[in-house]
Amino acid sequence: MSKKRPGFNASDFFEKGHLYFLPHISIDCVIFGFHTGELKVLLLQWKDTLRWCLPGGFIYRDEHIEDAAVRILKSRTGLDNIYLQQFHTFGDPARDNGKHGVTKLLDKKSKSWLKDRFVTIGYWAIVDFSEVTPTPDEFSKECQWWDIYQVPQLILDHNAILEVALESLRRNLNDYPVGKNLLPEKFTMPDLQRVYETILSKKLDRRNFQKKMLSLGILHRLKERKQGVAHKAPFLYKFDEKKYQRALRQGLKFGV
Amino acid sequence: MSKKRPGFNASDFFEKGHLYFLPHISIDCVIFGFHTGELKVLLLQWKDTLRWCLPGGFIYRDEHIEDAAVRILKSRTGLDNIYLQQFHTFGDPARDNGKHGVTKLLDKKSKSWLKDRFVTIGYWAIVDFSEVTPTPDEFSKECQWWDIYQVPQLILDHNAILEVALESLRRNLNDYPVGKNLLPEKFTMPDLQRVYETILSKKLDRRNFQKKMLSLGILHRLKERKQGVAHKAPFLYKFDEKKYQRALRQGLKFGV
DNA sequence: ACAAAAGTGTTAACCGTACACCCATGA
DNA sequence: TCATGGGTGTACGGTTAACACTTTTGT
Repeated sequence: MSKKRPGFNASDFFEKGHLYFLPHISIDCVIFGFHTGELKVLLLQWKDTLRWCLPGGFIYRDEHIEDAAVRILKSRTGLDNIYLQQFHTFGDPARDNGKHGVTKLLDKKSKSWLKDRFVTIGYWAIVDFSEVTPTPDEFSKECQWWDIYQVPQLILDHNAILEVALESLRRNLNDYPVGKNLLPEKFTMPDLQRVYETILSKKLDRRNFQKKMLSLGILHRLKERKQGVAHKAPFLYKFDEKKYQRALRQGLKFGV
Repeated sequence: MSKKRPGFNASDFFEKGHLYFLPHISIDCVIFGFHTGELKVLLLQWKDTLRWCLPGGFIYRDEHIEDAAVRILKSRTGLDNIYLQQFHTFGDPARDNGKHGVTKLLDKKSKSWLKDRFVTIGYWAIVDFSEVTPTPDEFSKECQWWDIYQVPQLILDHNAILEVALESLRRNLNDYPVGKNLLPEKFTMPDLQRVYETILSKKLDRRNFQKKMLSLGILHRLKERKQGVAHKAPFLYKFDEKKYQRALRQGLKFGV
């Protein structure tokens, strides 16, 4: 699948990028993580305009779009092998990096493949926050987690893309047990509940949630309990890899 | 929204199309209809190779992709204002019209924008069979309805695209009452049930189905019954436009 | 009269929701 | 010991699924 790709310097990229990449098509990734009880999204900040945006990239001319999405994800997070989902393709002709003050780097260029209208394919991913190393690209100053409910104004239609991704993630909760990717290996039932509550942005009943989750038969309760907590210590759980995979194949209903 | 677009002859299209359309991006439409108890899909047959494919097209450089999909749909069916849904974007680098014997028309050309790899955005639509006028395009010999469960081998990955569209349509049944678009104005409850059974490809209980549909409160039973049928004549129904629209906004559950 | 298809009603099983009770722990 | 959070069980109500009965019509 993945393949050695040439490196670029900035000038090459602006002037010759179209020789390597498909023109007019981009990929934008909405990378979800979970930390301190909040749903987070990974954003990049442009060096020159200081404006924030979704991490994205382009597709090599001989590259599968899924592979491109994986590559982009890996380059921003260091992670491989994560849950990745295409959710929508955005094609307003006003999606144009040459305008809207995305970056001043393009102003100087009289002509660049980047100064045109782009159709972008949206992917979202859910990752384990603790394993991510946020990594800026060449044009960005920062790569940082933002609370999903506090993201600033982003470039172009990136706020709208984020909204659609979140809706898609919520719908997906019914078919896919999301905890596995967002939490560390060992976690407690309240941890898992927090994930669902944050994504759905509503309170769930503690007792019913536990029943539901356990009834899916994809969790394995460990002997140990969580250490150093106030009040009664909750059990630790792991996902039972075998049952988890089997459940996915059979299309269990994970909804809450 | 829609806009006057230039006409093309075949030669212009092959040699200068890229001046008007976005290169490397196409749209493919899976157009569903319903007739004689069968779910149908509209297919085109190439003049030269006689191979069948999904109706598709390209995106003008200043055109919204949704508008392009509507335009393509209208040109093959004559219909405007129909239920259209983007469901997936396909990006295997092997999607290449220049190979795979799609058409011999490209063989002669040493170079054409069409002889390259294409990323295609998939849309499906559900339409009233009786109102459609299947219309071939310039390169196709036939435009014809096919039983969904009997489609021939199609070009490129079009069979796979069709499969994904069908899955998406099935999932969508829960959120969208599909009968309105697939049936004529007046229809019977058994007609409606046939639609659901065909799409889901499974038998439903006649009595429970009726109860469920009526409980949604979006149907209006007419005084008249169906004419000239063997056995007991079923009632005719219409969709109650006002209640139907309200239900859509409120996100009723239409599942069966 | 009978078979086939349609309209109506009843019942049991299932599932989501609400909530009561008990246990463990730190302040 | 008390407040807080966690684990377990029960009871209610709505929805779904299964199935019985009656009505209509052509042969």
